[in-house]
Amino acid sequence: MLFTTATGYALRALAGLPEDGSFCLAKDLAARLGIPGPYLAKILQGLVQADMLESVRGPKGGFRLTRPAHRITVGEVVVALEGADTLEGCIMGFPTCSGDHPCPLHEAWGAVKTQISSSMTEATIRDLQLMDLKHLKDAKGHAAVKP
Amino acid sequence: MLFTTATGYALRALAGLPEDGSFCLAKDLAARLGIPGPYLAKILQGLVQADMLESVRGPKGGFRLTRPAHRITVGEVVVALEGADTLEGCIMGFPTCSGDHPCPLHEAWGAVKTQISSSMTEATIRDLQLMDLKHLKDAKGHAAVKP
DNA sequence: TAATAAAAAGATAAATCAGTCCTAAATTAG
DNA sequence: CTAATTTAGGACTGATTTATCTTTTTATTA
Repeated sequence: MLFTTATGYALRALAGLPEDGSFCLAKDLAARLGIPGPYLAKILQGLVQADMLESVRGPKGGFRLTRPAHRITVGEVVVALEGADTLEGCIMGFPTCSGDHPCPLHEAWGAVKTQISSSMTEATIRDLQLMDLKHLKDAKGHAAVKP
Repeated sequence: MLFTTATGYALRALAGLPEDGSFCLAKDLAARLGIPGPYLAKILQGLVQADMLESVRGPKGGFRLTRPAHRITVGEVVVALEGADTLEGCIMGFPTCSGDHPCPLHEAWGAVKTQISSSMTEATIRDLQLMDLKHLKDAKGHAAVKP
């Protein structure tokens, strides 16, 4: 994986929340996604501060999206959890590497950064929901063939 | 940087060793590269076990390449220090992501992996030497203009 | 109002990475 | 043979990431 596990958990959590305005408990979400509960709770707190989730405490409380899923980009989540310059710098860490004095991977890595960055700003949480829905549907279809 | 600092240090160290068959002391190399000495020594030990360096103990000892620099690829060094599957898996860590059920970044990330992998197996330590030589030459040229 | 349920917040482990330090082993020079 | 030099190997420290636990705060419900 290119990102940290916390970022991966955050993306899966956002994609796993309902879009009907109902609240979802951290521990239910964690159980459904197979993610450590207390750790996910911490990550959800961060997403609340980053204004992607809102939370309500007490009975009937939980978390929900502050915006429709197609208005939250993958890039926004990555920046919130890892900072804006995740992909900056020489791929091999050479201090002398620059546009004027490129390392042998400089050009390839530059193209990668451009490609990944634009993919991240284009892809939204909605796209992640659709992927998981498709996966579930296909899995069900296969099972239905069996009996 | 995409790789660990240890991998970056290893690449810089290999590129900084002479190719004339002479031995170089770990601490001299560390001083020249601006890398913490004891840490570099550890990394060099690993490169000996990976058969990219050979070492001799005692006075007049040190480290040298086991092969010409153009016979050691960047990919080989990365694999030795980080394992073969550094770039494996979904970029976002989605367990459901696969060729059949791709995440929105699957295709872009796949292209990236192919591109970076082939660049890494093509680029050699010799290319890194040339880059640094060019950098030094250019810097000297600029300084020469001054007085 | 009292009991309960849930997130917020902070302290505490465990694991990995980056870096240091010390002792042992090997080689050379005198 | 002895002393000096240098790598080998292991134990150790500190920072960050991952994960857990406990306490506090907020909200609901009876």
